[in-house]
Amino acid sequence: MSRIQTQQKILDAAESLFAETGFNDTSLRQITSRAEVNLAAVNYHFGSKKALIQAVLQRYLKVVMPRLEHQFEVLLARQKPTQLPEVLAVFVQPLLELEQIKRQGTTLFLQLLGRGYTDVQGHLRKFISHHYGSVLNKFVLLVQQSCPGLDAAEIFWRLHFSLGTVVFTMASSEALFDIAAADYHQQADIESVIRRLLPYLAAGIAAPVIYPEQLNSMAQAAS
Amino acid sequence: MSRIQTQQKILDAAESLFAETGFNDTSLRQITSRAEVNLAAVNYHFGSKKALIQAVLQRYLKVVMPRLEHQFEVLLARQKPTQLPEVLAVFVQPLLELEQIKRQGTTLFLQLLGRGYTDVQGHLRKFISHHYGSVLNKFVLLVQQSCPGLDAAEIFWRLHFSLGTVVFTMASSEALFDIAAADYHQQADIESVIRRLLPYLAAGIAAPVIYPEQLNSMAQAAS
DNA sequence: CCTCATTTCAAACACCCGTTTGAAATGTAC
DNA sequence: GTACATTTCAAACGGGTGTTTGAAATGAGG
Repeated sequence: MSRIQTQQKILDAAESLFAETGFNDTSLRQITSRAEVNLAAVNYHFGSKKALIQAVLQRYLKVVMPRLEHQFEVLLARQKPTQLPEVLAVFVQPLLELEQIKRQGTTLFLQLLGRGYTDVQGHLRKFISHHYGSVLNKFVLLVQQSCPGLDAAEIFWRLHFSLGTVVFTMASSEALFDIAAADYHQQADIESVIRRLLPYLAAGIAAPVIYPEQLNSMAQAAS
Repeated sequence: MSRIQTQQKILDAAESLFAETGFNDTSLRQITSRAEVNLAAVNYHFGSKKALIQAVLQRYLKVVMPRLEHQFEVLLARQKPTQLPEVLAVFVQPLLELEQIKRQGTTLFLQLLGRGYTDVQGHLRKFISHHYGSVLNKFVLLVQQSCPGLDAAEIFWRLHFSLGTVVFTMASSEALFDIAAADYHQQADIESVIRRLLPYLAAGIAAPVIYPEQLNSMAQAAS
């Protein structure tokens, strides 16, 4: 069998299992079994399990990240700062196009992203900020321009809150889809969730700051 | 050594390791080693690793949940619906009081909550909704009353978005604290993060709904 | 067809896991 | 102080993990 066929089969089996079970809880024997490939093939073709994980993520990142970077550059080249909802909407198209590259591509990628951030703490964060730091910087700059009332630290926290929202929602998206279907008789897909996410995130990021005194008065009023 | 001393030492060691490394990636040997206790002690006193995990979580849940339920009942007994920020502020006091019960109690509990929701998919969700379903129902009811413009399904999704924000932020709080200290010269603690979280969550949950047409026009405008 | 590099394969490696066991130690009541 | 129950302990159990090995099979070029 040709080299690329085996590698492809391993990557396909690995990404689906990683998305379902997480990185640490998926064994190489499960992967090679689903890929119908010998156990040793992973270490022969990729070197190690860690390298396989990176390869699985890179297959999507190398497609999504350049498109995001280009869109961010377009917005940054404008004369006036872009509105926050428009900045966030940049993510929609590139993410949904992953669906064309591969069936369930968007869901798989976002689930993998979620797993990567929650499974092995910090690894994925460092990997992305190291390889795609310029993309992140442009995004943060756009958000800062759209929210002149917020200082850099506040934006840092709110963007991480938003990352948590996305990552957690996608990591547990299957369970959420099931609950939504059972309790609210609505069949949810990845696009409808993205559609629901955007206004939530935009409102959260741009929320007015509440100062400590107000928090205390709120807590007292509730007791 | 008395029974409760050994059990306490195991619970203390387990919860800190669980919070740091997650449930699946923490071994009983690590726990008993940190607790300075024999390996077999966990199975002798708790029965199994799964039962130990539940015991660790229950130590906090049995304190927090009744307090939350009482506060929710007070708000529900009012004549007029409560404002959303006030509903969310209910969580602050009970969570911060965990700090008095045990040093770092609030952080530990929220980290454990995050781990429980992301590590073993669905287990903790079922456990909480089974044992504390009435508390959750009262909270959801209060949110619905405070946001009459949102239907039940929209609120379901937005509350899960918010759960994701909290859980992810707390699971990776150590890393975020470090970054915030290094990049923004601000020492962050759990209370300051909660203070930043509330306005973000309140704005996100109460955000105006955006309909598909607007989303499309937004995406096009950005391209 | 022979040669040589690439790829596959079964088997084994060393290690870590949660759990169990049965004896030794400790605590407790009479 | 003896008798009994509780708790601790070292050791082992069966099973799963990622990785390595060396031989067998398959590929491509002269």
